[in-house]
Amino acid sequence: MSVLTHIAVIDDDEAVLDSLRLYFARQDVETSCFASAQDFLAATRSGQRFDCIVSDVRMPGMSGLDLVQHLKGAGLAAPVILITGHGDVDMAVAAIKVGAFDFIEKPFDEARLLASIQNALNKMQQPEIDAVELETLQSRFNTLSARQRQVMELAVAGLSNKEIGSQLKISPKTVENHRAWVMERIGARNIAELVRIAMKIQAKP
Amino acid sequence: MSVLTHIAVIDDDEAVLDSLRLYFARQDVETSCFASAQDFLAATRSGQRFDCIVSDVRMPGMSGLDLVQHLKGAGLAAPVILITGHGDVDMAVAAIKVGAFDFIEKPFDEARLLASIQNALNKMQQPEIDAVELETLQSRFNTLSARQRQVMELAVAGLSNKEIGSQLKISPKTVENHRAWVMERIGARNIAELVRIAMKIQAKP
DNA sequence: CAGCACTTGGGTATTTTCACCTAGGGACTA
DNA sequence: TAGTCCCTAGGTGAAAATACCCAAGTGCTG
Repeated sequence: MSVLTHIAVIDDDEAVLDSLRLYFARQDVETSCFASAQDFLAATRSGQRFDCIVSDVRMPGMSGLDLVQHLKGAGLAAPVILITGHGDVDMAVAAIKVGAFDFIEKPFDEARLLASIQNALNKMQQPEIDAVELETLQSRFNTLSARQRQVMELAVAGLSNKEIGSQLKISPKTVENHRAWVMERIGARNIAELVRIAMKIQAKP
Repeated sequence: MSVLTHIAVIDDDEAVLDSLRLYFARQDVETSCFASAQDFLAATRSGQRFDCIVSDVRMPGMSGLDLVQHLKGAGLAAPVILITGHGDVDMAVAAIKVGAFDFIEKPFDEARLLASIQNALNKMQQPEIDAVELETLQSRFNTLSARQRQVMELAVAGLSNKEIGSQLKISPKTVENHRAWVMERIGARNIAELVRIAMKIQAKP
């Protein structure tokens, strides 16, 4: 891990915050501390991004569980590691189900937490590349006109130009032209690529 | 719930098994009991299917956690609800991560278990249709010969018959023949369908 | 109004795919 | 040994896609 890694730590207990801040500093990890989930969210709203989020579960206001749900809802993919003082199995189950990356009981070994973070960062590295690629594809798709999208949809469904033409009540020749435009704009070199791209795009939202 | 619902209960403790058997019988739920994960797997191998699996975590031989991993690996989608005697948070986290549907601590309310089962069945109803379809596709794919799979892979990647031929060092004509076999066996009517099927198959494992 | 993008349609030629068919050689099995 | 399955490859003819070209009408915008 390096100073390039930026972690958010959220806990209403000042002592825990200080302790983790010190520990992470020694590990060469950049850390931002927040006393509440709301404070943290305010920071993200002003554009700050974190590679990983470490949060207490039980806090006044928004709980760690609420935070995970909120982040997932907002589409923020940063992994969240929850820490709890009580050995609460039901809470752990609920946390993992809503998408928390890990759930660690207090008192915990700091190395255990670091290992979990490391693990989270490794797992998240791959999908991040996909996410960037998907945004590119999405933006390309958005440049298509309505007609071009219709043609693309039907082409991806496996219809021939003739079939598409009769469905849209235009000549197969026109379909051919639209199709060529679609392929060029999307950046697909053949139908197989177009289908894969279409599936990726429609899978996310 | 009705007698149409068929649940597997796995526990090495005969008393627990009897208790749950009785309880489920009163709830009009068909139940099959197994003293070990191995016994259960033997039953599935001979074709038995269950709507939901309730299993103890700590058992001699294969643990409940191992069972979940094994089932996921085998592509069996039936929800697994794990029960444990010890309030083990780490175990719960691991279980949910590998795909267990729920993780319940003993001693537990039997109604709580039933609610979880109900929940699992509801959640699984929709994907089950997809799962069945996917199993069909998977089995069809398995009937393909090695050569046919190679051709299918390359075709799905968007290569033309000529390109595939030069890659596999066979004539384009032979590729054409293989391709026709693949399409027929998989049940795809055009390349777009084939690509979607291929993506579905390789997405799961 | 002139320019631009989009839609529509056609032409022409080449390439590719699809749907049939035949056919030999190799490996495995009842 | 005969049957079956697979891989190989060729032929024919129809259908479709691809790659270029062209042009006319529409609608929006600087």
